[in-house]
Amino acid sequence: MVGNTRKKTDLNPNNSVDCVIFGFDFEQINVLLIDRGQNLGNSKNLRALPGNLIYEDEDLDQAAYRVLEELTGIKDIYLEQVGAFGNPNRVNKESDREWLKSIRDEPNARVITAAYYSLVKIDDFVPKAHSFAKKAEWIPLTEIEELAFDHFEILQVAKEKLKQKIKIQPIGFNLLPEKFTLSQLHKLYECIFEKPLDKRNFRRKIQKLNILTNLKEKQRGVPHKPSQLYKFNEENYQLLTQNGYDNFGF
Amino acid sequence: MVGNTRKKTDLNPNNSVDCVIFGFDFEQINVLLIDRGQNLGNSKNLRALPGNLIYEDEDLDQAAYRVLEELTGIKDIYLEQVGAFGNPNRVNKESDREWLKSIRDEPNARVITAAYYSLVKIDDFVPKAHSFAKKAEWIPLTEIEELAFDHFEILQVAKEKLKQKIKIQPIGFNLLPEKFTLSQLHKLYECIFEKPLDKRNFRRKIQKLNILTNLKEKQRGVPHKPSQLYKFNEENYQLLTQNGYDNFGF
DNA sequence: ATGCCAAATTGTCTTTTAGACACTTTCAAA
DNA sequence: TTTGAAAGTGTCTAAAAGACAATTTGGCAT
Repeated sequence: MVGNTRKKTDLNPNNSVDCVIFGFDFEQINVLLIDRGQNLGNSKNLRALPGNLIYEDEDLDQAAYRVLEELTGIKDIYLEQVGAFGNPNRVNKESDREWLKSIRDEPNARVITAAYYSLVKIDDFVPKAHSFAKKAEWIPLTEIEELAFDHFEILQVAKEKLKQKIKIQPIGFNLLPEKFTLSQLHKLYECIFEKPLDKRNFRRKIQKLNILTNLKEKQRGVPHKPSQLYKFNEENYQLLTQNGYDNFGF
Repeated sequence: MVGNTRKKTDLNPNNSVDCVIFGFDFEQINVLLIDRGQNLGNSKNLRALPGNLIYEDEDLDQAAYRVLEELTGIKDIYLEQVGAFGNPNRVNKESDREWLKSIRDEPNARVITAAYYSLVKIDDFVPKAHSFAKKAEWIPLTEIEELAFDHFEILQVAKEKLKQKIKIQPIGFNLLPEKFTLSQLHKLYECIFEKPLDKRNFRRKIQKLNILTNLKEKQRGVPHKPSQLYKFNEENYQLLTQNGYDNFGF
């Protein structure tokens, strides 16, 4: 059964996926959030993570890829599970219930969600709101203080998983364009670890890993000394990890 | 609503928890598995992880604690989520289906499971089979080659999570008795990392952390030089981690 | 009492890694 | 041509990791 032939009644009313989509704009980490456009009563209009119910016959991972693509158009990206979130009250905030009633066949069902996080190149993607999302926007991580459902909690756990993961696997390249500068990479690591890293020590360590290819190309049009451009060297990375190396942390 | 007042019809037929319970016998890591006692047809009698459906109004974490206690009697232990497993075919092996029919009201329901792992002191606990488990036994990790459902896959992921986690947090003490020797701790780390660790370097590192208290007591009755006994020093560990220290790996 | 076995215990040297630290270079724009 | 702004670069020190072997101490057999 493929996407187009599925009907709303093929949805599993009790299980969903939610996606924490991180993007990097060379200044800070952003998260893609949807705005549900509520103007109801006195409840706050909280933003939410993109997510939706899964189909009855659908694998969780596949559901995450599908929902992500349906809500944002993004596909073929790095996706990793955060975990399952199943507090029986996680969908019981009054402001969330009103909204659920407007979009779900069984708005009162208990929903257990599997959360995923993904890392995308922010320039590859201009968020467009689809289906029940009234808006889809990149919001700086530092400005997010409250979200719908238990999405704020999910976000915190996702951040933590990202921090851990990037110490083991250089997944950060997923947040950067094909060609990037060492300064951009440096800034990215500082944002993820939420602490400053010495420029020279950072460069020394990352270059020693030998997983960057210097493209011998210079940045153009910047009002200062132009930077060398690099790309991620997938082959050298494979060689490195084949031997069990996993110290990419800072 | 508490456990005793719940009825079988309060179960959520689509969501379960499964527990990977690791135990250490000073020689190797063992996993607690149940035997479903099948003698049906020509299908194999595969062992399974202890697990069961959750209640409709029950938190996932609480469900894991409950199921673990119901099936094994173990409580108040370290428990950590592995993740959600939701392949739509995960309960479709023929040998599993027969068994499900005998214990579930809705044996054909798709079941998404949240897996947890836990670490227990093997001596504190003699497995007893409860409810649908015909046997409950400690099986050496190295001897496990196939399990019911997708439990083998869950086990692999749990092992990996354990390896990662113990690099960040000294959770290994949960697998040892109150009083233990450095050799026992050494052997435990070797089992978890599945590689030999130099004895002197291991001792140097673990002692430097200052999270062990030497009990000034000697092992008795061993036919060789008796070892000092140590216990885990919770307070010093707290002091250490308060300052962000997280390098417990080897 | 003596000797033996088995595991516990201990330290040094070398190599690698982490961390602190400041000046020069290069381009664009004024 | 001057200036501003970020790029790029090296050394020294301290800490950690890794390799490596002899001695000690109890129980047990003789």
